[in-house]
Amino acid sequence: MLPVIAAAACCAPLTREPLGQAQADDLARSLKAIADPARLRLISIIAASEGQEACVCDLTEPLDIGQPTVSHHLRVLTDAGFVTRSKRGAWAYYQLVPGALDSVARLLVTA
Amino acid sequence: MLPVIAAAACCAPLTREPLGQAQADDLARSLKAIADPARLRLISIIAASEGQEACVCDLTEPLDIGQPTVSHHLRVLTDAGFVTRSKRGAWAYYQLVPGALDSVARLLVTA
DNA sequence: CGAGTATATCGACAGTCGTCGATATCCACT
DNA sequence: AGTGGATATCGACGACTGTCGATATACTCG
Repeated sequence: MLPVIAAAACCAPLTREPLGQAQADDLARSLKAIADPARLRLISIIAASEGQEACVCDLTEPLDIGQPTVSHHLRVLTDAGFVTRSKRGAWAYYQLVPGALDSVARLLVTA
Repeated sequence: MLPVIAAAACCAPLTREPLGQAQADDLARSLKAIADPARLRLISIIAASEGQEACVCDLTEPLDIGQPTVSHHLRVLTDAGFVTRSKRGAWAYYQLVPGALDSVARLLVTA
């Protein structure tokens, strides 16, 4: 999937001029990726962590959902380009992609 | 449904501190409302119109989807608090709620 | 190597969503 | 009143999504 930053870098705020079909599709895909309570909480926990990076082992418990589900949500966020995964030993760490959320926010703001 | 502005006015950017379940639910609901290509295009057309207001009759044709579907999307946007409806004569006009998109964008931005 | 732990993938299931055709409602005009 | 146009609602259908349990994979430590 096209990462957020590439998808968002292209165009002016959507309140400026009518969006084309392709641009609308791209932005919708990015928004869908974060339009879920569990994923928003994952993002916020990761963002508030040291170096904006968190171990999966610290993400499973506070959300009160199963481990496979957490893994699924992290995959959606990764595919959309909001976080990146890096495995160190037995543990997996997810880190926020700098500017990813901002590039989406920039498109929404009323110019 | 709780309108965007009320839902978003409450809290700090989600990259600052972990989101609670209720706040995550609210923000996710607002994001879901705009996480659709057709609705994004509707918003962008309305926003680019005179007075940030557009007649439904001008919204049906450019999107290449049926009239009931357009009506449905406008309802979702209205329920979520992004636009308001006003009927004048036989025509219905939808106007952007000032600051609605911005209040969502503010929550996403990396502080 | 073998046991244990961490994470991802798979398959299934219920619930939600986008779309449509048909129909209802409301308004303007004759 | 009656006709025609504009918009909303209804009911249905297929597609997608979030969740789970079971299982696979990969790594660590004895």
